[in-house]
Amino acid sequence: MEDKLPDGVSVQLSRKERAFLQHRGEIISAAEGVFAEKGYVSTTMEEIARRSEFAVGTLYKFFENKANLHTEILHTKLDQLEKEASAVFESTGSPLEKIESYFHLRISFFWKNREYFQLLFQETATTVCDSRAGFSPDILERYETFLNRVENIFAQGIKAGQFRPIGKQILALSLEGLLHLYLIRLGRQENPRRNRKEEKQLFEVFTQGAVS
Amino acid sequence: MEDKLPDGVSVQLSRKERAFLQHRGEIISAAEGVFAEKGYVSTTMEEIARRSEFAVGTLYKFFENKANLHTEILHTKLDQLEKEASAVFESTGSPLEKIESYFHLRISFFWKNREYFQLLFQETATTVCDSRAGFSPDILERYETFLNRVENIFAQGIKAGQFRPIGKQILALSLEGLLHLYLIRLGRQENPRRNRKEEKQLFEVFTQGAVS
DNA sequence: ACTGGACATGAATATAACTTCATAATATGA
DNA sequence: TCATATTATGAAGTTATATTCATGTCCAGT
Repeated sequence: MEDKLPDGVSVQLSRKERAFLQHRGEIISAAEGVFAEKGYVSTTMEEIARRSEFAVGTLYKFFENKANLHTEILHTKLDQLEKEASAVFESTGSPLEKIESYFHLRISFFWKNREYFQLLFQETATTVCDSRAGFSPDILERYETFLNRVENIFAQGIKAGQFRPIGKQILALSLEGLLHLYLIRLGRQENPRRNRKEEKQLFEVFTQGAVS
Repeated sequence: MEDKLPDGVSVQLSRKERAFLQHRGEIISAAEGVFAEKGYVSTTMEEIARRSEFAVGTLYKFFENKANLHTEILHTKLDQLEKEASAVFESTGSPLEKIESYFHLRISFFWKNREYFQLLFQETATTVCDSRAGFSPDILERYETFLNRVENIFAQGIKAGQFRPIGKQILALSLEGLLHLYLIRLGRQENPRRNRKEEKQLFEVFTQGAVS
């Protein structure tokens, strides 16, 4: 039933395997929603079970435990973001152009994941809320690695004379700070609407500064 | 024993009253330390009791419950910050000068409260981690009010032609974003050292922009 | 010294929710 | 059709900790 390529990578999954992944995906979807609404601590496995229409015990057939399930979701989101960002970073174009594209990409990513974005922010913006659970040092690490790639674009830009010749960390941090707080604000609003003019102004402050 | 002014404000406290405030203060100090180290959820009343050298039950003579105690600490910190910031906002000086002073004030405030700063950030940077506890919509509100005062400085600066004539919210948000992430980074470092050059560069990016 | 009241104590209680596991339901293929 | 294997179930076990309260301690005023 299983079709494998010579190197062992399966291309054709059995019906059972597909069903397994399907179920797993449904649990993840349900969990995303609950986590986003209630935050990690207030989310109960029972609610995830209810919303995914599985029994509590079944969740543990797919995931070790609650923390694991949560981390899994974060990794999935980071996968998506990294994939999209890579396309930008590896495109042709000046460093400044890349940074601008990246800026808009991050905002687009927010709009695509509006309901769940707090999952990411809770992890990356502050240290974890529940250190007992001890989750996601690995997530933080991935996030750091991701930001290093942004720093490298800035480094290229500095070398090319496009960016102010100060530490690439400072530049990357500034951009990230701007983005971060902007998105957090959007996420808090009741009915946020995408506002391109606002985005453009924000990027202008970053590139040209606040002083006229 | 109690000396009161005509308007009812006591100026001379009884020994008992002083002892009460002393004890309360000791509990708050201990709690600050534990919350800062472990985060809200992982902090237990027992540990606060141990560190403050009171019994668990005694804590409840001073504070309704855990969430209350936590919020109390946040309010105290915000009081301090507001007081310091008011001095800057109400000083003579151009809006740009005020903003620069405010920028450094925020960083100084971080260094004075290094151990506890996450308490503030966990609340203001993301939505609360534990929505079941339902704590601190009031803290968020105070924070918003505080930021409005910064916005007003920017508004004055725009009118005076010192700042780029775009929304004051955008300007305030940019500055706050920069500060936020910078301080979060510092807080994560093992042995952070104050670096004035870095601070200056960061403010330069804000005022002059990243592009050369 | 005596006594009443205020304050402190910490073992016991109550609750909440993660995780397990014996059982049931379902699918498989001989 | 039936035996077997796989998967799903959810009630019960376990743990953790916020909160309470009956009891003890200390001090002020008589």
